[in-house]
Amino acid sequence: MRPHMTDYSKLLNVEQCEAATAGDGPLLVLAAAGTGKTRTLVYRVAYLVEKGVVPDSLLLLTFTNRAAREMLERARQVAGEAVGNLWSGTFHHVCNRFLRRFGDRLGYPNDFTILDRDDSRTLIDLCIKDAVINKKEFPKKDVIGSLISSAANRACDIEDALEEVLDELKVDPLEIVKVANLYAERKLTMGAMDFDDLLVNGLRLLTEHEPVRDFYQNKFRHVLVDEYQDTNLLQAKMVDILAGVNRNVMAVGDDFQCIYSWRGADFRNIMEFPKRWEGCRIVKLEQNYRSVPEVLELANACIKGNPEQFQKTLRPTRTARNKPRVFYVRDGDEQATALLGLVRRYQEDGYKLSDMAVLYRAHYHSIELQMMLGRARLPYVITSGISVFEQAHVKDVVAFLRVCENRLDRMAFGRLLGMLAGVGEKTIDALWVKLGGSFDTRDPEQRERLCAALKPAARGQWQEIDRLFGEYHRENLAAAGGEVVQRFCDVFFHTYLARAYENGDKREEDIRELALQITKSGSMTAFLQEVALLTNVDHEYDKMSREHADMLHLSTVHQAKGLEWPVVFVIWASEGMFPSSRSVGESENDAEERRLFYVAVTRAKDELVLCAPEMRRTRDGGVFFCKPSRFIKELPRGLTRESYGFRNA
DNA sequence: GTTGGGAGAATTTTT
DNA sequence: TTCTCCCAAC
Repeated sequence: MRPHMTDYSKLLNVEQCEAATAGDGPLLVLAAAGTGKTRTLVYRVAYLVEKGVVPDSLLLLTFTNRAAREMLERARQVAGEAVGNLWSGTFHHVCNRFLRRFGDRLGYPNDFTILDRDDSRTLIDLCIKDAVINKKEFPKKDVIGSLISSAANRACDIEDALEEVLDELKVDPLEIVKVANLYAERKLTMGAMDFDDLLVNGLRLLTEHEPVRDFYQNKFRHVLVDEYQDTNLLQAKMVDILAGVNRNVMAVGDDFQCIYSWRGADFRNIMEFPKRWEGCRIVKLEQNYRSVPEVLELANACIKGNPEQFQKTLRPTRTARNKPRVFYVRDGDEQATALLGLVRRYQEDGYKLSDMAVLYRAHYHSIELQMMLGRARLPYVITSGISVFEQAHVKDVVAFLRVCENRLDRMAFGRLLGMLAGVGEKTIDALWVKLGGSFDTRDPEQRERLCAALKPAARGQWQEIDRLFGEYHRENLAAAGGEVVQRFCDVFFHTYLARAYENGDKREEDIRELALQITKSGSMTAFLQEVALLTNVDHEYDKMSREHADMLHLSTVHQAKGLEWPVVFVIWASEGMFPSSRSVGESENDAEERRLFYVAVTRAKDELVLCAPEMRRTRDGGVFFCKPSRFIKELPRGLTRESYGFRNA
């Protein structure tokens, strides 16, 4: 008996309510941009919990940490603390959880390490050095890395992934296969997985091990997937299996917003979802609450260029206002000037800086703007390409912690020893072999041996670190949060930072942040097990600064997905920039760029400004001319207000 | 074997 | 402008 059931029909519109309160069975929610997708999902969770579904038997899959966190926070507000137990996170996170528990079935230790992009690149480089004879002619580690990755995400062999690019590369495919195999082998002996392995092995666990599959299939009464259009083959399969018994699967997405196909995402997954799930209900959310009609008209028009997608039309709920603006400007500098002028004007209209965002295709498109904003002393935040945890100095400290905890972690071992004077690749290799392929900081004998094997110059520094290993285990510093990080700085890292980097003290501040994060994680193992997956923790800082300070937001379109601002500027809407020149030519890519543009424009609530510079300078003083973006040219006349040069504005 | 200098190249998107 | 790679000197 429940005293008051929430009246969802008062909180949601008809379609949203239908989705949120649907009965059991497969359900596909096609939610166009700004139609309250998150809201619907959150209330779906609340509804299920209210109906008595145990939160622990709910699985909510997302693509970014930010989405997972936001969803959980909002669900908590609506349905109370009880939802805290619900399984929510990115596919990678959830696989991580599966594998921590059952990874031994696949021959992995439960404390396997996760290699982030940088780790895996380094390891691939080592493999190339060891397996390839003429390295000069061989593709670079990044190329090999993305080849291996795309094979994994498309669930095919390296050979198949190779076929498309082989004539360009002009290498013996067997050589590449050799490197790939060596890479896989090394990872296994190290007990390590890269990002793709998390997905691949997570899925293997479910397909190859019946008891594990049964366990999770029965555990999860409901599986909910956000941004379903961005699933790749592995992820779609995983969802199919996990929901295979209870058949309570809810996929929410918008094929117009599939922007990760370079990572293996295939919007056909969402198109074919109803075919794969017999009796699937489909709910379309088309009422847009975010944007003014003029923006929606532009959005609807621009996506028309893409065939073979679900037909959806954004229907406005807001009243008419201003048409989006297009500025044709000379170059990046004039664009920056124009933008600054417009920002000031919008401020006079009553918008705060934090109400505005500048979006662009690629990070480097924002350089001129950043310089200009700096000169004008206009405060801005930028969601940068690399996260706190990917920065070299942070990885250095984490390497120390990883060595403390995991005797098999060869990558961390190498990184830590590499900080010592006079120790490089070969020395590290030799030491690792000498130690027998593992280094246990609990073992005094092994520690002694390592000390003795070091050159005198390095030994002095190492002894300080070595002493800390002793303290670490004796005083159980693993349970003391960030304390050990502080000590590491004191005895070694402070000096190292000053020597190795120009801005040592700034970096040391980051380290203090890191210490806080460890404390917050609860335990050292918990922290280390997910550190590679923690990417958007700057989000917290981000949120804080957005609430307390008034700053203009700069972001790539990809990172802006799911967000909204009253005023949005899209810069470099010129051919070769947006769409990116790298993707011009193939229609698949063209379609993806168009979807990306659609995502960009649908972030705007009130005002949308598109900027198209007509020339681009290269560093060496050269000039490229570029036409306005096809995405602007394709628009029917009359949807925008056009200005040539900023002065005419 | 390591390190640092210098030349050269090259610039997407992310878990 | 910055990162990366190669080579020559310690």
